[in-house]
Amino acid sequence: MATTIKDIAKKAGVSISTVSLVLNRKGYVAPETKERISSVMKQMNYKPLHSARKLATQKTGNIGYIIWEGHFSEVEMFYSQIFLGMEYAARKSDSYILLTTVKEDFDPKNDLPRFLKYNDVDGVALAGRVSHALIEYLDNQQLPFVLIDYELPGKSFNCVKIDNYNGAFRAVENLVLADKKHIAFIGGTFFHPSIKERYRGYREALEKYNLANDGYLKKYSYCENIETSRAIGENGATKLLNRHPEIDAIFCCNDTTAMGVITGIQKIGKRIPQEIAVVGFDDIPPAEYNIPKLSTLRVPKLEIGKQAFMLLNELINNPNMVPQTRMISVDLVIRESSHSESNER
Amino acid sequence: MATTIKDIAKKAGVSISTVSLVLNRKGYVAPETKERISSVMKQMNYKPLHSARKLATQKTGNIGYIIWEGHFSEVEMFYSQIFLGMEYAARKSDSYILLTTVKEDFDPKNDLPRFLKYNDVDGVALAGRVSHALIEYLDNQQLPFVLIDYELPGKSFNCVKIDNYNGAFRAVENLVLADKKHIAFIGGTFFHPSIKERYRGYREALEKYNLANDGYLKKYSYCENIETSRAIGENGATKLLNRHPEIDAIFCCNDTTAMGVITGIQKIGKRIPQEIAVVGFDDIPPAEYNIPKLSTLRVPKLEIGKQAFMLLNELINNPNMVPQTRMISVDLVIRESSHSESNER
DNA sequence: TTGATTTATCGAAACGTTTTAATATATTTT
DNA sequence: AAAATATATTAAAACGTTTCGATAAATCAA
Repeated sequence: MATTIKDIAKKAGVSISTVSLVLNRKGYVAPETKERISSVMKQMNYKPLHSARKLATQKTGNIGYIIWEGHFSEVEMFYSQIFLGMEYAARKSDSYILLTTVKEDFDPKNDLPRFLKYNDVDGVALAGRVSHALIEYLDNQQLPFVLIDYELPGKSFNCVKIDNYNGAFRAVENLVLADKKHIAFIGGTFFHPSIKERYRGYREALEKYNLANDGYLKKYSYCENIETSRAIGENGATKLLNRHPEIDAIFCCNDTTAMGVITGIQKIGKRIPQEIAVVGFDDIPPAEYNIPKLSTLRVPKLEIGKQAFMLLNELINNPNMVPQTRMISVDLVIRESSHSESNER
Repeated sequence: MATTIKDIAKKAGVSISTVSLVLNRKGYVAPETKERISSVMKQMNYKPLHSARKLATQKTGNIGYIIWEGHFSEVEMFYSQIFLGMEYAARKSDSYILLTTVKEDFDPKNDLPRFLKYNDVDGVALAGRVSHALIEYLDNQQLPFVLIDYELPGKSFNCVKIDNYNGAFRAVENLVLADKKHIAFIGGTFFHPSIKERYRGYREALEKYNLANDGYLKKYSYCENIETSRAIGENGATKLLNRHPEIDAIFCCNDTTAMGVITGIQKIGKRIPQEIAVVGFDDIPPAEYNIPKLSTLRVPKLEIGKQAFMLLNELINNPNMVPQTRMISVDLVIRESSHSESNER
């Protein structure tokens, strides 16, 4: 059997309570006894038993990470990286992240993740687009939660957001400054607020340079109202370029779409970036290995995970906290798919 | 406060012990009382508190999933998919998978995952190539563990293996039957036993058709003694094809390498698959989106995760079990990168 | 009928912590 | 010097389960 708090108490010649006090850095305990107890603990390699501690404190020490099934099992390493960022942060506070996926048509009655059913988490992080029914459920249960890269219009929840607007704005401005005249947008469902914001950045950058006149936006935007994918990119590029051969740049709602766009352009036979520049968003790992290498906006995924963890922890310790939004900024990284010669930023 | 076993006992007019018995399907309890207790539990929406249960049973209900940092944070969705398979399986038995990464130069003294340090898991799964120091540590601690897609020569541990040999054999045989005469192998470090086995499958398939005479293997094999990557593939293809332009097929140790190989071939300007066929191994998601689509061996990752979970569970319940190896077979899936016209299998 | 076995239920101890309230001593304030 | 406060330690209760052994009733075997 492993050594318990009793063993420590006996060996150090004090009561259990005193040991517990030094363990939790609480109350008064004389420096010398504290020292003695600490050394005994180290010597006997004592580790408090979590389940006992949890039973006594009524906390679980776990936090849940919920992600839509499609996000985790598909090509994207995006949300997995955010998870990893949370895991790194969790190490420091000795808590665990329990990851689970939910289906798109989530029903709280039947599909409740087991850590919610059994109250095995102190709080949850919801990554990306996730069922509103689930958010509502958590809100009703008064369980602390944060949204990552998602939000609900009209509602103010705790969330960690990507600075989609400014990122998009900067990317498109950069294309304009590189003398591109007909800049298209290809994307997926606006149901995801991030994509909406990226589109807004696109539009307002064009407006700043008085490019977005009359039918410009309508002509050069292609969005399918479904989850983003390579297919959308390829379709979009094909249709848009056939209809409007003057297009000389495409800003995509994310890297996955952008890689599809590149495929589409290659099939048509135009050169990237000389004839058409392509810029994505997210900087998922494949972006760097794509041919040509994809210019994109680097989203610091590990940092997002860390911020989400910290915010959630604050919330757990202070449930009545006024809802916060943490905005994470992004970097434009220019690779081969835009700006052949100059490497300006 | 949530309802406890006490509340149930009181409402059902029985003792705590009896409730516990029906909860755990143990001992004798009259059908009618069992029925009554069950209905009260349902009615009051009773969920046993895990921490209390764990304290009493001295089990954690958790299992750890350890993976080398590079495997998780890189492009590959391979080991994350296996993780997902374990998570699916874990749902049924209400246990949790705690994922953590370890560094390559793992030192048990300093880098011990916290769930090992605090005994928060009943067992662990080690995915892919992982520090031998860690395996040794677990073995010494007598903590149940399984190796996934890895093994130690000479030692017999519980493991879930991919049928690398037969997969490779079949793939290469298929190339031979498609009339390819000069079939190369490109791979990474043989330190990973899977790669070694894949090479063996390659070699023996050639031997079966009497192709692997004199210097054939030496001439047409390219392996760098480092972790596999696109770079290895590209380098290998470039060097091999410059030296031996007669090469008409390349079998790669995995998809990542294969995608690099394709890049290399494209830069040289040969056509795939007409002039050179390429086959990978693993069927990671990008394989399907690659251009051309990559022929490969489909490894059922979710199934591997499930098998690992089940094996580990058996081991936990019966620690003295004789070490088992579960072999998971693979399917050859032909896409565009080999066999242009016929779709034979 | 008696004794043995099976069926059914329960009381109480155990699991390893935290925390509250009590006690005792030392120090400061009046 | 008494009262108030700060410092130091502890006993005991509490957290919600499981499980062991006891007890009692019902069934079976002789």
